[in-house]
Amino acid sequence: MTLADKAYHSIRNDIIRGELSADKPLRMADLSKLYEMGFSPLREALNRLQSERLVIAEALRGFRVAPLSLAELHDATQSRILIETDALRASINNGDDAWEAGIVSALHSLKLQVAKKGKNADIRELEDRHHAFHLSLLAACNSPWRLEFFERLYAACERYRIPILLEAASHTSGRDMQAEHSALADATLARDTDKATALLQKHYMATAEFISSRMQPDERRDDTQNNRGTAGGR
Amino acid sequence: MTLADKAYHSIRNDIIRGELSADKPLRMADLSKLYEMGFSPLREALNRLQSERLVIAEALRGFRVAPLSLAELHDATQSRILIETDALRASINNGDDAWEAGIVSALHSLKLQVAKKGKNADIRELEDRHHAFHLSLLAACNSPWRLEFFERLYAACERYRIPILLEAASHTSGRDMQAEHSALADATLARDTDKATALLQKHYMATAEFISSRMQPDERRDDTQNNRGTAGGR
DNA sequence: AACACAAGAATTTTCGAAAATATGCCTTGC
DNA sequence: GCAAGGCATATTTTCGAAAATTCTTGTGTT
Repeated sequence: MTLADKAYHSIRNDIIRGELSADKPLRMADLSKLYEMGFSPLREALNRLQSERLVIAEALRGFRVAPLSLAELHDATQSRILIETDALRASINNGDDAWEAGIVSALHSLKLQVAKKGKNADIRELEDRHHAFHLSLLAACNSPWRLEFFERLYAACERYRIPILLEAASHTSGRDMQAEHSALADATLARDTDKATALLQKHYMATAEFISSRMQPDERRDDTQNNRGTAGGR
Repeated sequence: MTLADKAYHSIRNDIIRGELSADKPLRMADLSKLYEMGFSPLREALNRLQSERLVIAEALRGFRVAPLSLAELHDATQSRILIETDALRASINNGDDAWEAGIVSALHSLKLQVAKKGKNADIRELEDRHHAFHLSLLAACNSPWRLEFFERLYAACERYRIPILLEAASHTSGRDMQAEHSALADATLARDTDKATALLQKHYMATAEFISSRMQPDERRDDTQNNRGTAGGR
C-alpha cells in the first residue's frame, strides 16, 4: 500500500467521521503535518476524494471538505432507496447459500458490537459492522455498478449520521434499530422481496427523518460559510 | 484551468473515444510525452479517473485503461435504466418551461449534426450533442446524485458505443435513432411518464443488444489478458 | 470615508531529481 | 535442461524546491 493510498483512507475516514468538519479548507501545509507526508500523495488522495464528492476542489484555490445540507441528505436517501431496493431484489433472486450465511454472520457480528455499547471508541467498529451488514444484503446482486453507487451513498449518508451517533442521546430516537435490522434480515432470508424492500425503504426514511429533526440547531445551513453576517457587525 | 484539469479531460476523452484502448498500460513516461506535461498533473488526473472506473491502478505497478466486457455493458445498461427512468419521471414532474425549451433545443441541435453525417471528425461533436440531449431530459430531476450516476454510466457506455460508431456500417443497425430520440422527446414533453420511461428503456436495451451482437469478433473477452490458454497449447 | 492599486506574504500547482520497487536477463547450481 | 537467485534496467512513487497564482495589507487618491 502506497502513501497515497494511506492518505486516501485516512482523509476519507476523517471526513466521514467528522474529524475534518464540513466546509473546512484543506491546506496542503496543514495536511502534510497532520498525516506526515509530502504534498504529492496528499494531492493524489484529494483528487480521488474529489471524484467521490467528499471534497470540493477549486482551481488554484485548493481543496475543502464538501458541505452538508438537508437537500443533499434527502437526495442521497432517495437515491439509496432507488438503488438498494433494486439491488436487494436482485440479490434475493440470485443469492445462494454463501450469501445467506454472509447475512446471518454480519447481523450477528453487528448485534455483538451493539451489546458492547457505552464506549465511544467502539463507534468506529460499530459503523464498520453496520456497513458490512447492509452490504451483505446486496452482495449477491451481481452488479458492480450498483454496489459502487451503494458505497458512494453509504459514505455520503454516514457523514450525517455520525455526529448524531456521537451525542449519547442517540438511543432516544424512539426506535429499535436492531429490531429493524433483524426484521430486514428475516424478510430477506425468507426471500420475501416486497416485504424486504419495504422494510429497507422505511429503515432509510426513518433515519433521514431523525437526522433532519436533529439537524436544525446549526448544521441545517445549506450555503457555504457565509461570513457576511458576522463580518458586517457594527 | 490547471494542467491537472487538462490532463483529466484529455485522458478521459481519449479513453472514452478509444484512442487509448482497453487494458493498455499507461506509463508515466509515455503520457508525459503525449500530453506534454510532468508527472504530477498526470498522476492527479489518473487518480480521478481511477475513482470513475475508467482506469485501474495497482500499487507500485502503475495505471492501465479499464477493461471492457459484455458483463459490464449489461450491468451498466441495466443500471442506467434504473436510474434514468427514475430521474426522467422526476423531471417530468418538476420540469418547467425552461426545461422543456432545453429539450427542444438539444434535440434540434442533435438533428442538425446528424444531418451533416459523413465526416468522421464530427463524431465527437455528434456524441457531445447526443449526451446533451439525454441530459436535457433529466435536467429537472433535482437530484445531483442521480445526475452524477448518469454521467458515470454515460461515459462507461460510450466506450462501447464509439468503436462501433466508427465503423461506417453503423447505420445498418436496422433502426432509426433519430426517430427514437424524437419519440422520446415527444412523450416527455407531453408529460406521458409511462410512455417516456418505456421508450427510454427500449432505447438503451436496443443499443446494448446491438453492441452485444457486434462485439463478438474479438472484444468479447471478459477476462483480462489470460495467457493461460495460449501458453498451455496442444 | 471609500475605493483602486500595488507590494509583500501565503498558498497552490508543477517540475526535476531521488528513493523505492518491480521487471527482465543472466549466471549458477543441480 | 531447468529452476533459483542476483544483478542491471525500467518504472512507479515520493520529496523538496521553483513557478504561478491568490490573498492580505497598506498606501494614496478622490
